Amino acid sequence: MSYDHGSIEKKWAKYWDEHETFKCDVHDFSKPKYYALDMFPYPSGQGLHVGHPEGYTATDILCRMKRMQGFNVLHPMGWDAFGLPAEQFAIKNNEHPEGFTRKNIAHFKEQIKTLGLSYDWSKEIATIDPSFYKWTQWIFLQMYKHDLAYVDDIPVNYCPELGTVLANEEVIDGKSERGGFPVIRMPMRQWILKITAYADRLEKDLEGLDWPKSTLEMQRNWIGRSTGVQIRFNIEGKDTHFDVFTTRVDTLFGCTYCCLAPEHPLVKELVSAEQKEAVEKYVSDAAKKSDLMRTSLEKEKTGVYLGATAINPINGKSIPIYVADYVLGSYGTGAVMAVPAHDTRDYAFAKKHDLPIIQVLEGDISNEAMVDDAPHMNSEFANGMNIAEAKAAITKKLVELGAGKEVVNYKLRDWIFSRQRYWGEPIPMMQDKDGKEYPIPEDQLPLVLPELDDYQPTRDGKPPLSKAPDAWLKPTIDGKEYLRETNTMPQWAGSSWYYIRYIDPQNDKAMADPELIEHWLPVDIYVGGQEHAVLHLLYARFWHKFLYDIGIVKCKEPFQKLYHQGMILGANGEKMSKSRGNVVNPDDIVNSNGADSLRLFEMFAGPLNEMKPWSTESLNGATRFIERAFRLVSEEPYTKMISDENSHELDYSYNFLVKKVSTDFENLDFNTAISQMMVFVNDCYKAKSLYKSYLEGFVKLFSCVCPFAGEEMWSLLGHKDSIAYEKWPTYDEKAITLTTVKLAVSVNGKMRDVIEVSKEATQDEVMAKANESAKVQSFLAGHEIKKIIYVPGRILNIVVA
RNA sequence: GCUCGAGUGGCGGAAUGGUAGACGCAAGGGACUUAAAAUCCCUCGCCCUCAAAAGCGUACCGGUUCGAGUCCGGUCUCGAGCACCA
Repeated sequence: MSYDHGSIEKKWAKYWDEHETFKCDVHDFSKPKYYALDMFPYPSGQGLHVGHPEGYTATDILCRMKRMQGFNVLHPMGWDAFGLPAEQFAIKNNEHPEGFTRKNIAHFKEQIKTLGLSYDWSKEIATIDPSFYKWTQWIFLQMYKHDLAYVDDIPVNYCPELGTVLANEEVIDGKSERGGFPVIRMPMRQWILKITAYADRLEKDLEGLDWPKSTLEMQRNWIGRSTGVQIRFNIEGKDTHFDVFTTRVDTLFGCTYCCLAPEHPLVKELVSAEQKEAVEKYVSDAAKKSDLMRTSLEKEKTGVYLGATAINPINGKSIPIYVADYVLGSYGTGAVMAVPAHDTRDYAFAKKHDLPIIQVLEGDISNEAMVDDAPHMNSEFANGMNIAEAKAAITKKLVELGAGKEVVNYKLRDWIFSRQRYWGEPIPMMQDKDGKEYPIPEDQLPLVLPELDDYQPTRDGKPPLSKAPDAWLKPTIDGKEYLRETNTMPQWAGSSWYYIRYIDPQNDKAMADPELIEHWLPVDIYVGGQEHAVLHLLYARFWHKFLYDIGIVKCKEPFQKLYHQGMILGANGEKMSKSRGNVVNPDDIVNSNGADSLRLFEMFAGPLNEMKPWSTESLNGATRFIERAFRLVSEEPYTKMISDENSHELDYSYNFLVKKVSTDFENLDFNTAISQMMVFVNDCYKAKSLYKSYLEGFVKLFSCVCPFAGEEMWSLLGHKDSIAYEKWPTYDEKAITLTTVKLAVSVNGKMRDVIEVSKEATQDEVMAKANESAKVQSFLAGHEIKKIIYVPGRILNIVVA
């Protein structure tokens, strides 16, 4: 009987569906819980690509193992379904985006269902369901009530092409992350979430997470914590001052001027009559500059003298004040002390504007700023000190003078949370006639998106919802008329808490039952692409911490263990794309080779977290292995060799297999686990008899990677029920502990021969045996033995003169 | 520029500081077959060989060690992220 993947896969997919094999009873606390989460997909019109099954298969393998190990496994799937493509489709076709989105979801689901993934579909959610986004809105209201949501008129990144505002995080090199359209700065009323209030905890709690190092690093860099000193500079001849922030307070004696950001409130106040015109022009030009222009002029350090001077508090020296757009209004205090000798930016600015440079650390500053550690000079009491000592001494002095204090600054900015779009969760707020903000009453949630005649934003950037019918737009509550908020939430909103909803998706009284939340969180393993290493994960952690503060969740972090699957590249090693013509469609592979082959190939191709090129030859190799394993239980002579008696010839191979696969799966080292399965199957082919219990154990391990073939093999071995909840195989440590070992013998570190000795052999015994080896002898002859290194079971190294 | 990660056969990749190249792909050979495919078995880093032995080999240079793909210092290349953050 040959292996027919088509009929076998259909048969078992149907079986699992009908038997609800993977339905998780979340109320069953009798078993330990295991919550495995995939980053839910955006259901695009293109359908699934071969990258999706990679991460999904990884978590699926873990889930299948955990079920057999007696865990109660929650393994859900859902849809991150708000998003721009559906909105653009709606605008183009003047059709509601929901229909388009639902169609895509149906297609995705159908595709995913062919892959043998053990999802509990009764937990399925979609962020666009009002029953889901009711709670997205509810969380927003709680944030508003805790002063974490506010409106402000701020210069934002407005993208005329998309007709919307983008978060800083969505702007890359002055262009929109999605579409790559130009972005300009312009003031607009926006809802903002105060994520900066959580900056310290978002940073600190990274410690202790089982996450990839690089992702932790990216989060840290994004939060950008830095400790330094805030120094007060008094203005000469005026009863006012400004503060600067510096991480290099040790260089304070080398400060030869100060710079304010163009946005700094003191600029207008301090500017002299002579400089007024030049400064005003500079400031208004800077305001118009988009981020793109600011960065494209990177090397050019422009600025204008303000016509005012400040006093350096450490030595009383008078220094000029400039306004310059290399100083950011949004970081620190929006003002810096400039030390040209030891800061590259200040150096460039000082050279250009002919400002004095005072060296305060020893070293060469003739061509560029000297930023390394060195003894200080020209720094009075700090002379001779290194950076750390000088920092401490100067900070102490500033504190005594009342002119400085240690502070912590973060790069992280507040989260611009509103979008001028239709296809997002309506922000559950409204204004009265005086423009005062009111949250909508919680009992009116969800605030459902109204149908519109057209989904285009207005020309001046007003959201599509401003065209909603009055019945929606102008509600009357308790006799008072309001105007609804017409901004919607960004796509990040739903994904910031969806993992909580999976636990209890039908609940209409709460996000989820509190008892269930406490039991099931945190998520045990979260797998998804590294493209979400910063934004999604940071936002979700922020919301989680807020929910922790208001008592909804009981753990401080949502995702204990995180893993990123690497990209599947085209066969030519380049990223898959239509234009390169190297796209592989998973449907085609499921048809030609079967889902098991696709799963096996993707797991075997290399380490999960690394990029791997597609290879049709390797895919065929995967299929060949499945058939080879299948043959053992389906074809003569192998089936005739299966016995209830153990001939012991596979004892080592089998027990080692179980041990290796168990630990490798746990570590997500699927490629090496699979190679060990191949070794076992090769050993089976060489064996004279096949112990049935070993074959069964193998099939259990194998079924995690190739569930369809695994189920079929299990039934061929005479079992009626699904393999999914069979007991995970155990191994006998004694069977893999050998009494004799093949010991490598080297002379002067070079391997010369291998001898077989008892594991506990003494050095003398081993040396005697080694001396019998002609090969070893030929390297020892005529040399004096100087030293012998013997590591039992590992190596014998003879050092000769 | 800064921060992380990675460089191993023809290819994808294995290797707690201890026999480099497991496993797979590709290639070659054999068995089976009228034949082919499929299957099963064998070979497969380079160099030199009929063969064996020796020699050379984990991007490059150096170091530590009895012993380095693995640890340390430096260089180069590639990938990812950040980017005037004071």
